[in-house]
Amino acid sequence: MATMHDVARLAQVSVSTVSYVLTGTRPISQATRNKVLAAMAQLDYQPNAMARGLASRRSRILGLLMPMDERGLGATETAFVTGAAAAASVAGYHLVLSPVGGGNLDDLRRLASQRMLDGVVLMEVQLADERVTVLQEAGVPLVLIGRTGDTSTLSYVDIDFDQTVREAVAHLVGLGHRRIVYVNHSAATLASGYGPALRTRDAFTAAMTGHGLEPVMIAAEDSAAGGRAALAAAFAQAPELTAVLAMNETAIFGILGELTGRGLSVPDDVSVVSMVTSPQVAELATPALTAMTSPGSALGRIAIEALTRHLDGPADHRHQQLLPCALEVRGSTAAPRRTALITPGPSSNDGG
Amino acid sequence: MATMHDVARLAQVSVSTVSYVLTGTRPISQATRNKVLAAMAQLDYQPNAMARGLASRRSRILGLLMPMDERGLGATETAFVTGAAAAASVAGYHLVLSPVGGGNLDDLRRLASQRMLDGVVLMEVQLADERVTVLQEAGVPLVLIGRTGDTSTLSYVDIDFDQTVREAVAHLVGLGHRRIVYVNHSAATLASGYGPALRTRDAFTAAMTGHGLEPVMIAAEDSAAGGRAALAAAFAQAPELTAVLAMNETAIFGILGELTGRGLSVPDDVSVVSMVTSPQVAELATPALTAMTSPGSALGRIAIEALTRHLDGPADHRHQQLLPCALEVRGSTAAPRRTALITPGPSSNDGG
DNA sequence: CCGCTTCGTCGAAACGCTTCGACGAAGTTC
DNA sequence: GAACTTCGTCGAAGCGTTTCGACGAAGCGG
Repeated sequence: MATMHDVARLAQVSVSTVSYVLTGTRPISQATRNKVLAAMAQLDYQPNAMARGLASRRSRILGLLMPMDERGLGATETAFVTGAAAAASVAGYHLVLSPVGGGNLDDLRRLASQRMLDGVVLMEVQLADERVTVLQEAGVPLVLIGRTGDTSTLSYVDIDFDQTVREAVAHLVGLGHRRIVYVNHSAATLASGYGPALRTRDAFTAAMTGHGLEPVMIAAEDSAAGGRAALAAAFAQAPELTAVLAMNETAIFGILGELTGRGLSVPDDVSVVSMVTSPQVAELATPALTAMTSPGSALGRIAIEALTRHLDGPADHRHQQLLPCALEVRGSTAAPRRTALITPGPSSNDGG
Repeated sequence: MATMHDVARLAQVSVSTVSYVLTGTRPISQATRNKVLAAMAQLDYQPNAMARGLASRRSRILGLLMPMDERGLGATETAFVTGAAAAASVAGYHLVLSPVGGGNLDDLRRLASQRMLDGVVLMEVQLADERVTVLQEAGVPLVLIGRTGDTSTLSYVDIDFDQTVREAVAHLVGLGHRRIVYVNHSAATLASGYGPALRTRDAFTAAMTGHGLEPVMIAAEDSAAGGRAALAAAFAQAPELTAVLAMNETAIFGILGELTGRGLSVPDDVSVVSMVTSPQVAELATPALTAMTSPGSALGRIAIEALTRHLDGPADHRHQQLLPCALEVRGSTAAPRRTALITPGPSSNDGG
């Protein structure tokens, strides 16, 4: 393995000159540059990452910290990762995926203190997330995918849940639906302070109320069985429901199965909208799901771009951005079969 | 950030003594060790990863090289990753996920030559995979998940496709099925030399022939639409089919949808078995899929363990292991409704 | 044409660790 | 008890870069 010394000797220049050619830190004449470049090519020289990292105090490695619990990554999270990896590569960084969950803060502290990571993107952020504190204390530059409760000092990229829910509800209401049930993540997830679950809950309440409709929300475990149970609960609470809105890529298949099992057809009897869903997953269902398509890879890409800009440029502070999900109408939504039969919700604010 | 010098000064020992306490390379008396440990704790000392890497010429970073094309990771690949990450963490290594596809061999060569990776696990291996050559030339220790054509010099962990297919076919034949169609990956994937697709094709042919049955294989694109098309093609080639075997987590949902669309019920009219599938995905379908459950995270774990053993221990050569998929019977398989009506295949070797 | 920048290059000192050789002190062997 | 080991520790030499200060050689204003 050739080193800088070898290159310098072959090109008949000093080691530092080779370094300047490589990094562009100081001007080098074209003639010298060419000699050095030729020597590098001839020796098939690659700079040693560790030495470079030690001397420059920058590893050019970025961390993507993700929970990776039991079930692994859904299509949406996967899209974050691929987007982030691509953007990191473009910016000349490597991307380390670290399965640092919420539990092992000590592992995280160790990782952060080892100076191996120039910066970090944090996924699946809770409203109160200790990992943020740990990383800030360790002085590691940080961008969130998601948001904590107080975002005043942080950079983040997140989905615009408010607008996403509003659009989804508007789509259904526009088709004539009045009894719409929202299937959220599990009660435990809500209780743990998981932002998306809480924000969509509030947004749904606001959107429905805005249309003069009663918001009904059901919490569902992230599984097909959870979806089935949730649908049963939904019918118990709102027997005349004609539409289901869900943000639970896994549960939604249980919902569809249970619907079929009850002899109800989608979308004729019940319309279904899946929020924050990838097209690939939406197409898996029969009929294909009308969905609010998550900005997936864009989120990862933007997070990395914000991070690298902060690291490379000097003072680029606080990138805060919300990305909407795009409504993609497929086969799972239609006008309700029997609009006339629907009893209006308790708040009938028609005619003022 | 405290350095080793700080620790040494505080503990009143030399720097090398601190290093020996840390690495255990040489014996250190209990008394000295305690002094050093106390100093470390007091200063909240963490060794600098770059300096350590430079001096020891080992980064303690492992690479997991995966294609990460358009569609991202399925549940099965995700399981590889989580298994690998966990095992790496246990062995005291970090795991870098690199989206180095088949195309950019130069990127791979650069990555390998930077001496940033102590070793590498290669996923989605083709029968003839240039990445293997590149890594071997760069002298990077290597373990495959999957197999190349010639495995004589390589370490690998792979699924035992032969046994998996044999078991799946046996399950269906045991239920009384005679006309079984195998839905494989796409023709392009087969042509590219993707091991699993080729091996299952051959194993299916062997298994069916062994039962005196005619093997019918259809290639399907990895999408719901591909599954639909494949089922149509299957019925065209074998109108009396009573069972579908598939190794295509995405297409299988299209197959189920198309079956329903044709008014055929699963499993009464057609049984469906999904091979190399995670339980989570199998449960998403209605009815839940009888599947050959992929050893998922075990594959990733074993690959990393083999790699770290090779790196840490001196001469532990060539770990080669095949893991079977386990049959898990769910709701998508049953005895065929009308066994009697089935025309026997061309080779009716009953009664010999 | 004298003093001043700017340009292009060099040598050497870090960066924070591992590892090698050395060396007293203590323990073993015959 | 002389000759060896082994144990525990130290000092110093790297590991392969980056980066800082220095220094001739040009270029330039007055």
